[in-house]
Amino acid sequence: MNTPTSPSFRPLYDQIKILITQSLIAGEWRPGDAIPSEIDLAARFKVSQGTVRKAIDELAAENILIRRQGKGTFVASHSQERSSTRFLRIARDDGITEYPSSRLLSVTRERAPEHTAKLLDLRTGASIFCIKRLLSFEGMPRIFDEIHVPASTFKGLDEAMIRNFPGSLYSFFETHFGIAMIRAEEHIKAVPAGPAEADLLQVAPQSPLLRVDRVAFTYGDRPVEWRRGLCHTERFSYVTEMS
Amino acid sequence: MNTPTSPSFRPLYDQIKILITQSLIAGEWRPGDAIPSEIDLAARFKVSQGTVRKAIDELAAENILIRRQGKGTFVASHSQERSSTRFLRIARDDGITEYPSSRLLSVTRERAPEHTAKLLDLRTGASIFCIKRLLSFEGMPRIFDEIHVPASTFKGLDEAMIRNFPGSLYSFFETHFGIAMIRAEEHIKAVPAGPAEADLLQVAPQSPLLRVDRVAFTYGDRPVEWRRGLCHTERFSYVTEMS
DNA sequence: GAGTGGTCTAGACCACCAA
DNA sequence: TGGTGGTCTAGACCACTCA
Repeated sequence: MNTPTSPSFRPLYDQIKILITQSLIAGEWRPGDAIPSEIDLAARFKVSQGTVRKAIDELAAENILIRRQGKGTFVASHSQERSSTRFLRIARDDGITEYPSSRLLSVTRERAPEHTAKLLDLRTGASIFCIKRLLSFEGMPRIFDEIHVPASTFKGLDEAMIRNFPGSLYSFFETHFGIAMIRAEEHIKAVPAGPAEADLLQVAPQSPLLRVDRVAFTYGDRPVEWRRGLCHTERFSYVTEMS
Repeated sequence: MNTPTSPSFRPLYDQIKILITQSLIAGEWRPGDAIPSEIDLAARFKVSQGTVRKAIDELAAENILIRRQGKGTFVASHSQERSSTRFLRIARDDGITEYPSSRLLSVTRERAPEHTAKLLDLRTGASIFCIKRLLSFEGMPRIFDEIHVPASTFKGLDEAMIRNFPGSLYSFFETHFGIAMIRAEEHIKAVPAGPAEADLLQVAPQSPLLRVDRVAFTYGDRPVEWRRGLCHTERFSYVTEMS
């Protein structure tokens, strides 16, 4: 009954990848944790070390795991210094690296409109949180973000929790909810500033802004965040690489 | 005399990668060609097949080589259907895939100003070609490109050659000059349309446009193209992914 | 059926880290 | 010194392509 298009063959290392991912979904190992050694995993899954190795290699290439020679293999985390800026692609034109400061504007509970629900794989009208904030570089307001997440996934989220948290938002999501963002898709346009944005970003109305729409995914490619960022790109650029 | 920071260790597969890259630079295998089989390369470099395999795996991950089971390993080419759109990140919002048509505006020979020279690793005042063109989707003009390449690398380039070439510009560079683009860095801003762009892209002056600056690299990370694209993003977006 | 890349294994040894 | 990941090898076998 094999259709010609059915895969009908699944390498062992691929099945190991799935098993490891399932452990990540289940929370057996949390962001920042070390996972068992290759030898231990090989024994657990009854395969050779080389096969575990290949599975981990691919997960490391996807930035889901991080290998450290001599120490072990770790679950990638946005709390680590090295990857706290992994999803922030706005950088100063002069090349100086600077981490922005965040001013939280509001946290509200809303019903997902059709568009948002579709992107987050929810029913229209499902409960979501909407977080609005303003990111500034050296006192220059540059990014106005509207961030939407399912209330069911982020039960109990409130403004004070975010305000009291020292790190980035994704680090906050990991620490308080065990949700790690591992991948995101962005769609970018140039748009004129509306009155509200113009005021927040201190530009004239109708000024060109970069509009960055993002859907972010956690383990198992589950969408858990939809955000729209409006960015004033004077002296700043969105930086990306392709190959 | 090893300093503590010097690498002082270079894996074999890494050296094999370099050797393969040198053959690509030398033009021993051109884009679209098959390279020798893993077994042949192992014999040539006097290492095991597994080591060659790891080297090729990494080059394939960088989109420099393409593996095809049962057929062989090939030098990646922009002439192939599958990768002709690899560096074009502007897509229709409705999801329909459409390849733009190109209208060549001009090809001129110029002297590189300091900024351009620096990006292309040339001396200020070095001879370069400047190609201007307009890309349209379904008759809608959307991207105005100004493309700069070193005249020394693209000897003899002229307008008629481009005009008569059926494929993409990068495919043209490969076919006529043996230069394959393998990587690019882009810096994106939102800017107001100037009078000339507004006219070409059929928008009102001062309308927001996406400005996409790109430096593209060939084998050995040598920069060989600097371009600026101005894009009218009505019904279109710049699409990217991160992990 | 011959040739290619793809998978899986087993084992030896190396580089790095921490105690 | 022991444990971790990293490299390299050799060999068996599988999946895919094409003549």
